[in-house]
Amino acid sequence: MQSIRELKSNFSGPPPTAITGAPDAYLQGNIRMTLEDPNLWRTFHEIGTEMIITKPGRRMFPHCKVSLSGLIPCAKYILLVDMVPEDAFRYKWNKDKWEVAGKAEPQPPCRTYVHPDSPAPGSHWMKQSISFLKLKLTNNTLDQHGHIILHSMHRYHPRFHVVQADDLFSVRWSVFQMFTFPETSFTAVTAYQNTKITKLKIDHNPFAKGFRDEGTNKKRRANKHPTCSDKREKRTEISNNDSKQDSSPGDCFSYDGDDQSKRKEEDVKEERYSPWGAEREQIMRTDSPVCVDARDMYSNEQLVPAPASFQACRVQEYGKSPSSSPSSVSRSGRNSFGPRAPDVATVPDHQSSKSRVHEAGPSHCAPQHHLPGPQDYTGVLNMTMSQASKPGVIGHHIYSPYGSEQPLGQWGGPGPAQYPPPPHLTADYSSQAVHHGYHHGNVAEWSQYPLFSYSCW
DNA sequence: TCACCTTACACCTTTGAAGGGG
DNA sequence: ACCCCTTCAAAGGTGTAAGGTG
Repeated sequence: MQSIRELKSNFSGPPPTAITGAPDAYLQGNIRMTLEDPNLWRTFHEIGTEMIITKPGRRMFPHCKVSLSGLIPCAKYILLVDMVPEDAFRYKWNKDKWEVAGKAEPQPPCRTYVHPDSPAPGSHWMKQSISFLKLKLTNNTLDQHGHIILHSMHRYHPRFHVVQADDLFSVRWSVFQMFTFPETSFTAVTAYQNTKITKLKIDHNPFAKGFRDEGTNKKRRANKHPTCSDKREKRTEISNNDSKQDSSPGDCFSYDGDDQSKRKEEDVKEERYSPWGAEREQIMRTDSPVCVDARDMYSNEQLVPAPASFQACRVQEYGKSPSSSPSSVSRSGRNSFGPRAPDVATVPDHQSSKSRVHEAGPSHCAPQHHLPGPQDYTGVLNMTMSQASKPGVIGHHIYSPYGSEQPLGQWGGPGPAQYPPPPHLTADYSSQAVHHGYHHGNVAEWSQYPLFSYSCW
């Protein structure tokens, strides 16, 4: 078994500087997205964020919260989140670090969470921070609630999409831009592996207040099941050690408590504990202001089908060889959102580059869209009418009212054989390239490709 | 035996309805 | 009728512990 750290050292990806500009916010064209609670995210990221996934669905903590600027105030936008695998590996927690435990399992059905306010004018999105609090993660591949389906012991990171569209159905003809934040990556688990993460969650999550040391639960904890199984004892032992190390009466900090938060962060840093240590160092360097170019590194505009101007090379993004370090690879993967000027499409003129073939309703002040060619987003958002009318989660595998010409099976994930990857892309993520800018001649053809094709390899 | 998953549980926050007062 | 505030109960989000599964 090769540890992450070891694997990292073997990876010969782009220099760290390529991603050190990862900021809490970055610009993409005119649109700027900022991650809220970046310190909290970093605190978790330093240790190795874990997110519980359950059958009924579990919220994320920290939850995804961003703020936007640079939108056209009167134009309507839809905000979406999906989860992207960090790499093609499965992990296991061994004592105090994550280790690669084999190849990743086949991706579950693609799911995308649509912010409940969608669609809303740019002014709405910009007036306050946007919370994806109600986004839920599940490991139930048969989930009917529309939660985002993930595999346990796999690493993911959320990817945010800003789509200018009047309604969920016109999304497919719209320009969308996507944003990722390195510090939001996490490992999906069914039970916490790292006791430090557990402690952080308890300390920060108001719903877990009952488990805080100074809480009223002391009695309950003391009374309940004084003896544990050996396995539990093992964990408890570690937990106790943790408590000795970084717990003090007052060490528990409030969710918003900045000072205490910082104090905690420093404690964590000192321990140099994170299994993603190398990443952490890179991330932490982003505290300093970065230039716009650096900000652009993680963002990426998508225009589907892509205009000729956008021929992004995504080799770095997901073309991970199994011999590469998972976590460093993931870094390199992010680089794909990276500083390659030619790789980041120019933000099109909102006035001229968009058009809606089917207007579901007149827009009061949105610019008229002029389409150079058909932009079919059947492959972007596939949903049922009920889901569309009730923003929440889009199941890519669900039949699209606009995709009647396409079989449902398209979301099952065309194999590489069916849609051979472009020469410069690995087979694993062949379709990624598709939605990243490969031009297709007609709507029907396009609709066969998923937007969030990571899950369709 | 082990690693991982599922479930029930107690504790807690959040949410929204109901009621009262101005 | 409307608005604001307080109260309260229900709903639902937490991690824990124990048992289940392969």
